[in-house]
Amino acid sequence: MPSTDKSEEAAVTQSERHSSGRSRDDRYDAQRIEAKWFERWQNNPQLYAAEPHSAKKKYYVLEMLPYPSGVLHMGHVRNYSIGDALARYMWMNGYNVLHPMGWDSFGLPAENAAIQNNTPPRQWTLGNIAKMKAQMKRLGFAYDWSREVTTCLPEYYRWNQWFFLKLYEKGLAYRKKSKVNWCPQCATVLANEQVLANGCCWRHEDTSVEQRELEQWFLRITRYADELLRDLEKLPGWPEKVVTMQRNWIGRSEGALVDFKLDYTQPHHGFGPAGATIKVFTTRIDTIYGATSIQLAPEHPIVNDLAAGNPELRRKVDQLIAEQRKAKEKGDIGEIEKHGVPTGRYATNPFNGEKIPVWVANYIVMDYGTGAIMSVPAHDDRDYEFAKKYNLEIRLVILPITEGEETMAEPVLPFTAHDGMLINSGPFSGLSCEDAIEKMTEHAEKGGFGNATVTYRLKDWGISRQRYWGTPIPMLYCEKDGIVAVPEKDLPVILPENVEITLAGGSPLARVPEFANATCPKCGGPARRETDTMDTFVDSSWYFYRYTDAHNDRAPFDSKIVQYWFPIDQYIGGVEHAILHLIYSRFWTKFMRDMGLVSNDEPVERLFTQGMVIKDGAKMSKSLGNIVSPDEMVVRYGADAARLYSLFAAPPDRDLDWQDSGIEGIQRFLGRVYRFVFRNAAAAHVGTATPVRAVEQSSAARAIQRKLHQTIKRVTDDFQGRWHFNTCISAIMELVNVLYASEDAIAQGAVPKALLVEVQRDLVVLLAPFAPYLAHELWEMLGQKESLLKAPWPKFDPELAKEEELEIPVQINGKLRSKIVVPADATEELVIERALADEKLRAATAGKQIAKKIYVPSKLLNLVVK
RNA sequence: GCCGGGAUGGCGAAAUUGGCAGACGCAGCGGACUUAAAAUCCGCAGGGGCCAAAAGCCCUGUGGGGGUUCGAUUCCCCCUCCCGGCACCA
Repeated sequence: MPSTDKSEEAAVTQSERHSSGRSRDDRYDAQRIEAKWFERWQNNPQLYAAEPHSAKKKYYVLEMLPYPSGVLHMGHVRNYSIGDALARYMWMNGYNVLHPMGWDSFGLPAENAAIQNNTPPRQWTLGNIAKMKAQMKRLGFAYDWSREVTTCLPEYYRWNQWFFLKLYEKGLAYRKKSKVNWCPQCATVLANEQVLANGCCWRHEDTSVEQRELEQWFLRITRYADELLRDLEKLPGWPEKVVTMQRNWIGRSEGALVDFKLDYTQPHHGFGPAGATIKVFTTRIDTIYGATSIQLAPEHPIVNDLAAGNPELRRKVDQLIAEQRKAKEKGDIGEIEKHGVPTGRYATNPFNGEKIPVWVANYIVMDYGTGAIMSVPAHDDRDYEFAKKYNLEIRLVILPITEGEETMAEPVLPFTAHDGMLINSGPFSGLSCEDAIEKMTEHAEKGGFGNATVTYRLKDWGISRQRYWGTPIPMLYCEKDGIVAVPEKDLPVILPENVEITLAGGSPLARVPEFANATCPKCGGPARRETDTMDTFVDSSWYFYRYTDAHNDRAPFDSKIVQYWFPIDQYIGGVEHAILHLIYSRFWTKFMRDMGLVSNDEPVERLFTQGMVIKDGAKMSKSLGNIVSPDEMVVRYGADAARLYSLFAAPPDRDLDWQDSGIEGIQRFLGRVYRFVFRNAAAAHVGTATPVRAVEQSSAARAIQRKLHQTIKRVTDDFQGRWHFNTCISAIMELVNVLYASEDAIAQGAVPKALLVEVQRDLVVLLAPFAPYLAHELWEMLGQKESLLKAPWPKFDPELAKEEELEIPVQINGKLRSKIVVPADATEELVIERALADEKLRAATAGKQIAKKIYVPSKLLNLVVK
């Protein structure tokens, strides 16, 4: 928030600079105007309230809610300026607009702040919210604050707990052991973001982070994997990029599971599970006759068994595990050099009974498929590379289909294409790959050693966090009854305050006996409370439903109200949320639909992802010292200028390179608008209220009228479609330039008052979505009594936008040679006639033959000469 | 490696359907106003050449190379670089 004293200081210095005799009011003083309207808007909390029941069409525009770090940055300003412009545009078009804001207010930074400043997380968070809310209000964003949602308050998070119980009832929440990052020095779990590139702890740079197994709660998002994938097709209003990212994230792949039996021979190699089954996942069962080894992930359970009695193998496998972990931490698991170890054991290919060696390899990962593959060097890049290195057999079983040739050429290995024909594959030889996949899967199913399956990259969502500042998971552990859910009537499980937050020893809540010790609701005996809290992505998965019915204390929301407002018509936010937040939200919606709470399949109709705000070619950051503070911009140039510039400097979907001199130009433009209306507003008070529909006579009046309607069209079209607000604002600038060029004519009375009134009023309305403070000031200056917020958007009239004369460029052989001026309704014949009469063109075509005349109506004439 | 997005003056950018490349703004230059400066208003402005200068004219120009077309920033093929996402995905 710009502290009041700061703003006043700036206002004073500005007044002093300009106090040179001019009348005070013809100077655009953003601070004075914005202070005045800020005051009025504060005193009217109902101003931006959505109507609960309305005959109007609804429009739900939403910007992603911020984490309350304590200060808005330019990325926020850009995000909210886009949303606010749209909300205001929709209001002026007569819609019942829902435009809410809230706070994603659980999360780790509050705990860090608690440790650093000895401030309780709640106090720190609520203080930050107050600061940021004040900043938003100062920027003039039109939010319905009566619906504000703060996720860290019990009236919100109790519904997280309620949903969790419902998920648990439906078997969609479950507990299982899972790996977490553990720092032995801190004695706590670390988020992935807290593990450094070298695999060490962010606080102890010489301490390697370990992987530990912990019992964690998971949500079964994978049950919806297919629908989440399929319904991406129902989202034409989403950026292609985001849809693709989600598709890849879900990562569906069809294939088959095939069982290879581990054999009994060579028992001296350990006490491994002779006769055990190795399940492999393959998308190319058609290549199975070419399998010459089995490759297991180093962390595969069978490998553990095989290595149990074999210290040498154990040592080598551990090394493979270390290599994988290192590569994973560096983020380039694909770059790791392939290594492997033979186990000395064999497994049987169920298709041909062949015994093939079983290896452990570092290029197989445990968390995809089954963690085991059949290696087919002839038809897979990675298997080929591995086989070459370790001299394993490479057996060709697919030949490329070459049309019209008798003999088939041996392909260059590895041959991985699908359009081939099987050879050396027993009864399946001669089939195409496609047919073979079907027949061989069938064969495996009949034989009981395999089946068709679908694998996803998407994993179930682990929501347990060993942290304090989050929603308590409403579960109990009773010695007698085991895992017991907290009964609904006992919700919310309140997050206790005055908890000592340190980095030592796992979940802070576990050290609060009043919290951790509870009574079992089943047997009345002692029970231990779950002391982990929920991932904050749970909070943001459904918050936008809560806005529609924010004060409901009997349910998360009323389904009827949600049905009126959903789906969200337009959601706007950073592309960094393209995967997690947006996929979790979609999952949550589908779960709520299956519960019968909502009737929409998808939460968001249209999604818009804005670009980043950068400076000097780099993302703004403290370490680079290139941060631009919104507060400072507001004090120096005003909220309108800051907002308008954030829309003007680049199309909203692209990155925006912030330039201080650019915002100065915007401030100058706002000044030009202000001064024009200041000088010409008087006319408005005696002007007519009816729009000018007749074509004006004087050329100055015509020019103004024409430009006005062209501008209305450009701005309106952009709101309807591609949202290039930068060009909308350019268009308004051009209109203002025309008005300035007409000032002599206006002074001479060549522009009728009615038009002068209309052009000013429309100009102010066109500007209102982008620069609301100035627009309101000028609206009042024009003597308008009704609210600008819901003033009708001007109508474009093509008749009035029409040019009378056109300048037609004339090309000869595609090169511009001259321009001719013709009446706007000129026929092709007339244009050609004029062109042939043009001196330059006559000179250029002299002595040559015109072979072809290409006329693009109103656009261009091209003469092809020889 | 795969999938997206991008590359246009000194800078941010525009050209919405294959039709005048550079709208609008910044920075720059010139002029008006002023004792002066600021502010404001008006004008010039891709690069190069012919020219003393101006007007005018010519050539050239949208990352590079090729193609389609009367005509390409826009469509097709190949390549380079930058940004984002995913990644031994079996």
